[in-house]
Amino acid sequence: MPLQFFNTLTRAKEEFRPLIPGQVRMYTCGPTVYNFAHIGNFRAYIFEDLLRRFLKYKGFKVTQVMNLTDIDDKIIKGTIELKVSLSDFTSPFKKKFFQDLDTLGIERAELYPEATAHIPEMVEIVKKLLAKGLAYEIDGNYYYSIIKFPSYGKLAHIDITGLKAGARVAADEYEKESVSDFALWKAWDERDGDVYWETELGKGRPGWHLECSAMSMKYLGETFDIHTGGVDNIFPHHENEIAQSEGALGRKFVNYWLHCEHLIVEGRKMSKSLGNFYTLDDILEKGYPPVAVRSVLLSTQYRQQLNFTFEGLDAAREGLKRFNDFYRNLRDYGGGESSGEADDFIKKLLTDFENALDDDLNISPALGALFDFIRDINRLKAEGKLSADERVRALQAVEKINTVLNFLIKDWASPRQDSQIDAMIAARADAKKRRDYPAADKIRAQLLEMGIILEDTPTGTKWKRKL
RNA sequence: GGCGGCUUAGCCAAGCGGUAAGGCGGAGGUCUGCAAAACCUCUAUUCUCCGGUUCGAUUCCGGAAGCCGCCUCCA
Repeated sequence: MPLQFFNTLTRAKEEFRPLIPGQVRMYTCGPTVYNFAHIGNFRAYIFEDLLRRFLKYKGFKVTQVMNLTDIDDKIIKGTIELKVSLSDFTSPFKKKFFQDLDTLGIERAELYPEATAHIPEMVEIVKKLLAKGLAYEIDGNYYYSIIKFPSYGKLAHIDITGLKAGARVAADEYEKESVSDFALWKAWDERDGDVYWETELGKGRPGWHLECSAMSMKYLGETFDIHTGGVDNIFPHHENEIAQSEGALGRKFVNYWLHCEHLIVEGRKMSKSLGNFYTLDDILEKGYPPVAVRSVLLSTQYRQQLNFTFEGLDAAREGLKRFNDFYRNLRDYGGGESSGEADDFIKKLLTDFENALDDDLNISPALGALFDFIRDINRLKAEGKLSADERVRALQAVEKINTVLNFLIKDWASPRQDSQIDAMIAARADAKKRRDYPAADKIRAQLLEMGIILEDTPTGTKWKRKL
């Protein structure tokens, strides 16, 4: 099966063909750094991580750009409230964002350009739009005239004649030619404090959509392969990016638009007022391992709404224990007499896993293939029908799959040097030899208190960390 | 008001015209001093509801109910 993605532009699954064979250039909408990201945000970043990792798995060279929006209304408001500079306000959020990416095992993009570092590029686009008659200026504000861009609405499938002034249109934008026109550049006023840039367009700051047009074309070229974001970005953000980029350059902006659905919590929209609003730290403070959060956010296909529940998080943790136990136990396995079945299981795993993800990143059957494999190989092991050579090939297959999933926990289980743990295990072995089981069980209980779980095997006692 | 998505076992979640993957949970069994890990068996006669098309529908069509969105700065 060829790799297929559901393209928001055409509302259909399409075979993926990058502009340059073997290379993928993609732009993934990043955070606005005005507060800490919530788990809904991370659902999007995890989806993008899956996309990126699977493309690499398929052998593509990936160039991913993720923007950091470090200038917008909320950020300006924050700088004024806290009486700090723009960069002093945003830098802690930027730092925390990258920490959280690491915590969730999200692979870094090639580039994280910041909006504030690309003001000249944005000004250039506005100048091009002005020259083409697609933009106009009123009192230092520059707007895009969407009526001059006939295909406006093609991504969101919105008929612009149906767009009407809504309650959410700010009162200070009354001077626009049309209420649906959007701001490219906003003139400075006193509410902006000392946040402004002196440019050919005057003293002011960029509109929200402009940065993505400017930075994507700078780093990925005027036309590139994939652009992603949450479904809420389809309109107006991505629609406006298309208008800006295609209007300024007169050529197609992006070939494949992928949007991930939102996450809801316990069947309800996540909101602060419902008390079901969670940042990553909120979840981790409850004692869940980060990889369980990764698993929950990854395990529902990206175009399905994801219902985040703590019951689901518990289930994810148990499933990860099984996967990590499987991997560790397979690594420690000595080998037996081959029944000839293992290579068929390996082949089936790799085929089914790849076929599932080829189909618009359909993760559920891919995970189904993995758990089938775990059961099949464990059965062969239990029956002594897995050879040492087959064991190596099975491990390689699992490791290959883990380059996409990233579910294996490093340094989770023995063997590893830890004098205290090793001494306690030795003391317990002594007690067991004397058949002093109460003493042995006491040591085991002490280790459990320390978060260490023991497993007695024919080749000795192994230990692992409690997940 | 306009446009769109979803509803499958206790929970999560595939399948989308030929008789329900997988995970978690639960029950029983094997192994073990006991655990842990692992293996085996069982756990939806049925896919929100009501009609229709069809030899046959969870899958297609129509309608209803519930939930979640977008309609100018929220992933």
